[in-house]
Amino acid sequence: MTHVLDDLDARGLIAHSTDRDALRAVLSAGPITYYVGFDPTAPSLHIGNLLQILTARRLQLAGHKPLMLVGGSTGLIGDPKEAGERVMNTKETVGEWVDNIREQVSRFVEFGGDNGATVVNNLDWTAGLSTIDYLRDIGKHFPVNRMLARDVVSNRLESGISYTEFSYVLLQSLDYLELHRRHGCVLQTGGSDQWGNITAGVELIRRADGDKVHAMATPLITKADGTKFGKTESGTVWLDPGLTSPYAFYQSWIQAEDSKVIEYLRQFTFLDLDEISAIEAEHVEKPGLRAAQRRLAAEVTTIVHGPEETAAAELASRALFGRAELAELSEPTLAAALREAGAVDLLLADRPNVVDAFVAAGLAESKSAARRAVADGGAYVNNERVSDPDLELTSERLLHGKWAVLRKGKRSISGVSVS
RNA sequence: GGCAGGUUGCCCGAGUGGCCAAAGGGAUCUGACUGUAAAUCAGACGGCUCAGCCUACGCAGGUUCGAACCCUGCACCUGCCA
Repeated sequence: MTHVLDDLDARGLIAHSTDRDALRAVLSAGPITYYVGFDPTAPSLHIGNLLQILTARRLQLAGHKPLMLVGGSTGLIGDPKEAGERVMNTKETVGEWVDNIREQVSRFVEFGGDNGATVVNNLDWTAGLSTIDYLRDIGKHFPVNRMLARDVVSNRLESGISYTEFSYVLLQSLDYLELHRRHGCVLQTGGSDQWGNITAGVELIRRADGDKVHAMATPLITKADGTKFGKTESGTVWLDPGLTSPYAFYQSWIQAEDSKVIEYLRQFTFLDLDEISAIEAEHVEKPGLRAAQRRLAAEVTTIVHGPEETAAAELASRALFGRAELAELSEPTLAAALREAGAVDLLLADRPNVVDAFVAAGLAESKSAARRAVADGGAYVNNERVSDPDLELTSERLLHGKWAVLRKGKRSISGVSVS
């Protein structure tokens, strides 16, 4: 059987690690306990976090025991980022987000058995920590000159950094130390942007307890143009279906670039590498078929939203993007597809025109933007290009007397029902 | 605490009394070509009841027929001095 480390490596999931041979040895010696953490900085996790969750799941499938940490305390502080000081969220807000994230994270790992997952919250060991203990037991192990040398911090020295954010690394390091002591945790994983925080924890454990523990980081996932993956024109791709609908989620994957889709298959799906190689061969042969993108979208949507939602998203996508005439779709099929794509209801009595409909359906941010889309020749109603922004959506122009498929450009589709 | 400079649209950045909704670049959107891909070329890119009007150049007030541009006060940032 393939060593889990080799599998992760072959999937392009290891950007950094502590001593590779030592890590391989502990993973081989028997089940270990490892952890990955998520700070509640938003109401939901997004697909960047998903990569961390899936990586954790891969390790669990290899027999190891995951601790899924939710940062109830670290989320109140916020780690330093390049852009500048974070805006602090209220404790109530962070508390709500903690609950959401705990629930989300729990869906992707298993809880029963010898290596069942445990969800932990770092608020449990920091809430009662006194300042004096913190300074004596933790702070003493952190040379300020080393902290200042870290990239994130040194980049911020010019623009300014608060003591709060500067200290963040101590809290994350303390997490590792606590989990090491309480649960025998010997590995922390995370994104490469966390590498500094992660290794600081390794260092703390070595200094405080004299133990050698390990760390591993996944690479930053990028798009073909080198920018960060996980954003679409409409913003972050969230895991919460209320924030990013399963249809929108599916669409975000199906739009993956040719040059990246195989990488994503390796990183975001559980398909085995041989099968991915077969998909790759086909993809290289006939990229126009987009078979790799379809497979990727189906696999990841199933992991996150389940098979039913995936089937619905696929059906809607086929109906709306397919070659078939929209008028030939049966009303139930059309209605289901548009509901999936996010249709809104309008009143016939309001005599809505194209511009109104585009704004209502969220395809344009303002009426000006909608008019612009029409002027640019990028607005379509029922697959017909619209040239008059004032065109009314009268019932004879609607499919089945009720529906209009609105499209802006070639991939933004939504709809309205007028009654 | 003193002196000097700065704060412009999503971001960077030009503009020092009317020709400014504001150069240029980036991001974004659209079109052409295609395959819901990339690259390339072209157009668009504050809002609205859209040949016009309204809002906007850190905040508040003032001068002026007219201010992003001049004056006063305030806030924040940067550099030099103490």
